[in-house]
Amino acid sequence: MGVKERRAREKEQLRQQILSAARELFVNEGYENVSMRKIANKIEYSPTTIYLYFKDKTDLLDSVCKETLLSLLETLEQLKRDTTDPVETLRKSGRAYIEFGLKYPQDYKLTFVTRPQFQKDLGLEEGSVGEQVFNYLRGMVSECIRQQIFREVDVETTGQVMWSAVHGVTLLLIDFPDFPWTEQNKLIDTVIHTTIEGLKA
Amino acid sequence: MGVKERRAREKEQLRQQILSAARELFVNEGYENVSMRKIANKIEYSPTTIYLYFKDKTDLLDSVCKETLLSLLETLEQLKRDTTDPVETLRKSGRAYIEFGLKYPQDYKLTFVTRPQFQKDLGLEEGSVGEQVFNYLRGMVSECIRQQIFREVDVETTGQVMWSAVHGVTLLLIDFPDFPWTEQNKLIDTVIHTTIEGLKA
DNA sequence: TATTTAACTTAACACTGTTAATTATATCAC
DNA sequence: GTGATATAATTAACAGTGTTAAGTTAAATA
Repeated sequence: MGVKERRAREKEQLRQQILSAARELFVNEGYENVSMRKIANKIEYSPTTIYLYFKDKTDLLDSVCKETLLSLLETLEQLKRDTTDPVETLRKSGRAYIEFGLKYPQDYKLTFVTRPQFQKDLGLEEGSVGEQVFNYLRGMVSECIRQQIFREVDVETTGQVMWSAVHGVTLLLIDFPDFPWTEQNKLIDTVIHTTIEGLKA
Repeated sequence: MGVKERRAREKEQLRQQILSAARELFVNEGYENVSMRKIANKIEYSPTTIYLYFKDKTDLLDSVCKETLLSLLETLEQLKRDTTDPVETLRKSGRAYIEFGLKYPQDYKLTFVTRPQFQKDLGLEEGSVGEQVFNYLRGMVSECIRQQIFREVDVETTGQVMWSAVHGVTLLLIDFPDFPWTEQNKLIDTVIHTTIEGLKA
């Protein structure tokens, strides 16, 4: 009876094994420099086995990114539970978002820059985890507007402005590590502070 | 006598031919999806000829990006000549920067996202055109601070905050074209306005 | 134990960036 | 004009790529 369940479990296990091997390689060597054969070698299976679990290389990328976003979402939602003041929550969320990007730069780029390139039609499609992350942001911004802390620009625009700022600084710090940036924490704080102040005025 | 000059001219001509073929293909099909053979086909030379003019594929990418940045710089400097009020200049420059990115999305990504990935050590190295673009931004910001329009955060940080905002919104609009953005012009204006207001306060 | 089914592998295709060796071509000296 | 020389461009090859179709092995069922 339970044999089918065991087989399903084993299958899921190998799927996870492939996924984490792929993540590690993508992150360390860059998506483009990782071949299916390399992943296969790492898990000690033949390259074609991967195709029994993932449609192709971009499907593998998609799955890795989905995991990344879930992890980001978890971080953010934990944070929301721990803070009450909406502006403070927004500030901390911005920080957490940027720090997430800097902690896992390759994952971040994979998810927010590389992935849309390889999946041109849809980036934040309905029901996706990416959409959930943005919904989270919208919720916070909406609370700031409701409490009349932010001036009355519509929720959508306000959220998108916030996202632009944190996305921008995250990518710049990742992509140009040798640029003579201001002290990193100061830059991050100023970006967040400036944007929030600008939304109040 | 003039034969050497003519030969040099012819060489330069073919170099340019390769460059613009590469640009067109990179932009239309994406750097990764363009092979040296494809470029060679387009200009009706053998693939290896390209290697007589460019060290390798990333060198070709570098050269394409340099051209792009030069063109952006030109746009911006023209703009500075036409405007006097520093805040107005900054606002217009932000707009011009974003519009440049949206007009040539692939060029923009190639230059500000792809290129640093393939040239990890240096992105905005000294004397590069990229540095010149940031110097331009610094100049404008510095003027705003001098005239005491902006609060006294240091020039570097202020400039970097500005850059983060425009870079962020540009990339989001490019990478997630199907996301339900606010009307594009409104979003762009709000990003710029919010950042400038935030820097004043 | 024989048969069916699922998991996995081997072999192959058409492609990639790049190098070394080779050929064609245009310039120069005579 | 002819032969030597330098330069430009090409051919052939290497080791690698993502992916597919066909073949093999191993496990579960009857």
